[in-house]
Amino acid sequence: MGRGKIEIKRIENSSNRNVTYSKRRNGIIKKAKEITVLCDAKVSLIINSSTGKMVEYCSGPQETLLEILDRYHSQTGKKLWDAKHENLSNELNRIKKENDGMQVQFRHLKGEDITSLNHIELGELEEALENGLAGIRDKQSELVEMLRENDKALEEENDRLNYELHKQTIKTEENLRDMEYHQRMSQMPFTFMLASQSIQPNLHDDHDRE
Amino acid sequence: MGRGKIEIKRIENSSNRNVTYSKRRNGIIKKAKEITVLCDAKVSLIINSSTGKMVEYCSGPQETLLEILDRYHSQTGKKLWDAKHENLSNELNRIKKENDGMQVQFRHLKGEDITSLNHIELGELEEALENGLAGIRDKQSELVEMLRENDKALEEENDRLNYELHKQTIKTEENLRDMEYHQRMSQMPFTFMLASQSIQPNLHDDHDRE
DNA sequence: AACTATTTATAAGA
DNA sequence: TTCTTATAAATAGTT
Repeated sequence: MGRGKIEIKRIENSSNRNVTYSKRRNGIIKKAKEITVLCDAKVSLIINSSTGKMVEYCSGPQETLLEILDRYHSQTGKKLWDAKHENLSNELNRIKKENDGMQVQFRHLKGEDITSLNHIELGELEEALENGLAGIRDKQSELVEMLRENDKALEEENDRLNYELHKQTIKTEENLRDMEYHQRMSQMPFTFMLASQSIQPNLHDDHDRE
Repeated sequence: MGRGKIEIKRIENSSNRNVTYSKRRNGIIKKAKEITVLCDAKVSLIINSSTGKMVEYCSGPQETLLEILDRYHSQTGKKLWDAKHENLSNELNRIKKENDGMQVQFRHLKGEDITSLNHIELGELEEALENGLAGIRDKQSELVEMLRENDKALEEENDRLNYELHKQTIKTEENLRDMEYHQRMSQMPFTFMLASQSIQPNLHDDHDRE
């Protein structure tokens, strides 16, 4: 459709090729839009030029491409999202199951939903709980023991401190007494000081002499 | 491009719409193929009709679609299936965390790894375990009660059966005795039979007479 | 599904 | 690239 008929084969002249690419690319996109509107179709169209530039047309808003690819996936069975995806998916399912199982066990340990259990299972459950409880109680007695020891240590420390305090108090009182004494001394008249100074030595001297 | 010009808007007549869809769909695919050959382009084209049927054109072999989508992803930054990938990944992490949390709680309930717990947490755990144990034991006593009742019923039934059996045995013995008696009778000579018939009544008669 | 009058797309040229 | 235009191709309406 143009000035001359062309064969459908690679256009070797790169300039011509690019021109034709642009024109035809626009043409296809136009037609994609038209079929979208005219016929209620969903279209996803992605075109990469040989130089790597990309254009895209997608009927509807952005999610539509995902939607279309989803449908592509489900209808063709071809996996676009590769092994990695599938692995993730499988892993997720596995873990979800594990989770559910644990939740059931969990409820059992809490004593819920145990109607369905038989006698043996109940016994096992009881044992598990008793073990757990024993562990907890061991741990608690351990804690209590620790607290008690701590208590004891604190008490001893307390006693020691009280004793020290007492000693300090006594010393302080003595010091106070001494200070008062010296203060009183310093306020005495000189002669009285001399006299009082001679009194006590005399007591000893008396003994030695007598 | 046809007998008459048409407006680009939804074709209301569904039969016409389908015809036009088919024609234009083929046209677009043809053009997609042409641009692929003429211009070395990579094209991914997916079309869904309003009725949900899907057709696909992809230049090159199957991987090409992936390749094109890869390029789409890297060029637009829009995540297509990577969005899904990320969602899955997030979901997986969330569930893994939930799982780990449960496993820890689980071990705690079993009395393992409780070194890190403080006094309050230990108390809560103990309570939970006690509740669980209480539930289990309720359930077990219920079971025991049921068994006991069953036992009692069986015992009663047993007694009844024994009694019945006893009665049956006695009856059978009586029957046997009767049978033997009659048999013996039938084998006796007639005169002895008469004689023996007169013996016993005589014993009573004797008393009466004496 | 074929036909065909027209419209549309586009190849080549500018 | 864009515009022009002759012509090829696509297709709307008809059979």
